[in-house]
Amino acid sequence: MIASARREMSVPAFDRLAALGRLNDIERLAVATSAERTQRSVRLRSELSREGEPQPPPMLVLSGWAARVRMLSDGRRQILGVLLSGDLIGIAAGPRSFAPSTIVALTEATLCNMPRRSELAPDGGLAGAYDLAIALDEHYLLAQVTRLGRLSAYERISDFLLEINERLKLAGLSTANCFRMPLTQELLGDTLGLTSVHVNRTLQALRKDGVLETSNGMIRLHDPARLAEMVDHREPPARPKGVEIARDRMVQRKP
Amino acid sequence: MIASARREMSVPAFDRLAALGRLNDIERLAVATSAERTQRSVRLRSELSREGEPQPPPMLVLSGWAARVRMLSDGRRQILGVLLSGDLIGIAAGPRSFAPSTIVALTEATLCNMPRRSELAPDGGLAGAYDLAIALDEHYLLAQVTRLGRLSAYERISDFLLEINERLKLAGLSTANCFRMPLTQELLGDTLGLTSVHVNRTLQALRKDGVLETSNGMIRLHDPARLAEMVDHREPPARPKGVEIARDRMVQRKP
DNA sequence: CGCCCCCTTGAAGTGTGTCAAATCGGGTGG
DNA sequence: CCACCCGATTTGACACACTTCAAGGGGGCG
Repeated sequence: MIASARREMSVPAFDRLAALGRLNDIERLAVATSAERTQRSVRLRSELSREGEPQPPPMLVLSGWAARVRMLSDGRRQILGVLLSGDLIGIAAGPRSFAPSTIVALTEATLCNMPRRSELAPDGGLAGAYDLAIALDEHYLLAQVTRLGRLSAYERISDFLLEINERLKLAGLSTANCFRMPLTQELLGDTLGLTSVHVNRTLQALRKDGVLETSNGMIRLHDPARLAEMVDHREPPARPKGVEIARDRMVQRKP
Repeated sequence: MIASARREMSVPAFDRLAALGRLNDIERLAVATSAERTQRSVRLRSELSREGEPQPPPMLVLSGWAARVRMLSDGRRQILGVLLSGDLIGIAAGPRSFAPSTIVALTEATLCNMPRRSELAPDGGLAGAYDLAIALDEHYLLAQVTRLGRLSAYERISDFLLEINERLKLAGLSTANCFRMPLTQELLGDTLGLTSVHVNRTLQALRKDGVLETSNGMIRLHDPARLAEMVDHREPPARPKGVEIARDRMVQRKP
């Protein structure tokens, strides 16, 4: 059991969870065994929750991408936000509420159940991780509003990719600012309020400007710090404790 | 004391708070006395919290309008969301976090402090009200993302005004779909990702189409149900308990 | 091989932004 | 009571970022 817990704790989702709060051994074990028991994989495009229906129990994304999405009656689609390895789903609201948005898997993904916030020891590391996860969620939602309201297409894509890079880094899924990007250009457009055609042309501009590089589903950002400066990108103010560690790792790998 | 509590409970903000959860007498009294002690009014444009600085204690808006706002370095401004009478500020995150956004008063406003969520009886009506307030907050933030990402200017303004009408109705501040709208056209533009010039022209179109009517700071929506249908507006799925009551009131007034 | 999905490209259209100036309306002081 | 001022609203002419429509190309996979 301990061995399996250790093994589980090495997957990206657990790395990120551990980065959000100092879990003690009991919590680690509880999460790992719960994950083991309830872990399941879901297919591309399957729905993890549906807007307006009762909120499913809290979940943790172990791998893959998912998205909170809203459809309009005439077929327009808006992706409200993306969910990556280590992201928690449905932890903010109380138990009796309805799911605020439909969530669909953008890739094949694996998930597991998590305890409700009310079931946690109030001062434990896991409760702290939940709190931080909620704060991050809000931060990224506000970032999304700002992107859509006030940034140009060029800035929106830049800012979004900076965010993805920064979030994946926390899970150890982006190294040297290079990461897998499974979103099609159409999905990117639905996320950023653009058409796929314009996403395409803007990506070309970004490549020409030396901002990024793409090759079969991977993206490399050439100079995230400079780009962040250019588009006025903001990192979350509440730094999870693991960020510095992640940076150290980066330094060791590319000195 | 009881008398003062009763008096306090008749203000719009308390109406709305009571609509979110069934407060018992002890809670009513606690809120009322806390409000009495900590109530203060703030001037136009004063900041209630500042992005990145430590989160101030939870607050309740007693009257007036405020906005969560983000400024870009080149002067662009995005209003992330507006706060109305009865809205709670800073109740979602844990105690130790940073304010996720700057909040400024859009009018003169009055506020009071509220207990932290962790200080409440877990199963009390007030805790339920907090949960509902958090859920509503998220709902309206998601609505904002959808507006900015996928709606035209005409639809954005319509959808936003439907939202304001629906929220003010909960506080009893909109009757017969007529309410005070203190936002200038420039502020409206900053909320909806538009310029004030285009807001102006779009409002003219809405007036010409018979959608709404404006007169010295008031707005009247002529047929909210039809308009909601037109722009695919969604009401929050988690209906607070007071909504039906509010509707009954409306019916009694305009049979 | 052929299908399907995704990416790419071109040409033309339009919703919204920009710039600039005029008008309105409420407050304030002479 | 008028003169002035200031912020907000309104209007016009023009520019452009992004969309629309349509077609072609490439790669994986049954």
